[in-house]
Amino acid sequence: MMAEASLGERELDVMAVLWEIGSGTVTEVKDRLDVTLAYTTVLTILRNLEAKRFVRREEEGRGHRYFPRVQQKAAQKTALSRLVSQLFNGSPQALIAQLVDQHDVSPEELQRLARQLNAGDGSAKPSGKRGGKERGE
Amino acid sequence: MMAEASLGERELDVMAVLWEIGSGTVTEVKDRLDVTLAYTTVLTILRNLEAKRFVRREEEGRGHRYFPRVQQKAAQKTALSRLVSQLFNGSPQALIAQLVDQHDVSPEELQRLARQLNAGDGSAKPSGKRGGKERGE
DNA sequence: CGGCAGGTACTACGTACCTAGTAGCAAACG
DNA sequence: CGTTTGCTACTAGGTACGTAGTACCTGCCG
Repeated sequence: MMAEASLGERELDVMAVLWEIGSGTVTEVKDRLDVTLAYTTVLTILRNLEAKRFVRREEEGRGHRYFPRVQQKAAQKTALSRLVSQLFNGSPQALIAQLVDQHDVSPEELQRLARQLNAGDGSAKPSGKRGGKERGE
Repeated sequence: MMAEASLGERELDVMAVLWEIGSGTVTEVKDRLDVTLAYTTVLTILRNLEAKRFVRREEEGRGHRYFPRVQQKAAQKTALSRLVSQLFNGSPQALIAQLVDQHDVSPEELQRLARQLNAGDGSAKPSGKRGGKERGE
């Protein structure tokens, strides 16, 4: 049952925080969230995510530290595939065109990006500050 | 309240059909869906979409014909924005890089697409002449 | 030692989405 | 005409998600 449980809005928000900071306690996550949520709400979301195996936790002090168990990349892939097939008629090119069209990316930037990916590939992300990838078991 | 009601999975499936064929009756939609659903289920989904103003309907014979009321483009935009901000740290470039990375688009194809978009603009807005690119949004 | 601070587990409620059945109406058919 | 057929309106139960409260536990501070 439920092969690929997908994440809800808030669940994704929480995952985003964990991906960003690597791991965190309930309070840490809560503080980094853009939206304001009750401590217990964040806790509940984390527990749900744990139940769905998207995060795991380890005891730390008298509380717990939560770790992402699924890599952001995997989630990106799932979400992208879904988006492409459901909203872009299976055409990733259409998606890119739309990004340009709605001014999220300028044509020049796309050109540059294309050259860059063509050349060295190597996932270089502007604004990226991470260098290692964490393992997910 | 409900500001921007978003579409669920099946609702999106149904919208996709309508966008594809322009408009349709319940049966037409049902038949085009990949998944098998009861007639009444499709009807219910359409009624819900109507309630949320994503579609409208007109009488036709003794039944109704449903029309998308929201353009696919708008839905694409909403979904893309969400995806970018939630899963790609606000970087559309990262999204594109990921598409290439997971082989949805080859680097060459991206290059070609970039050139094409650079040259002809390529968007579906034939409301003016191109030539330069206008700045500002 | 007694209470506060921080943390968790359990419980709960509302909304949304998915799925579909049943009843009833109106047109078509024989 | 009466029956069949197509379609809709109403109803309904299940699951998931969002949000948060309350009860309870356990160190730590005077």
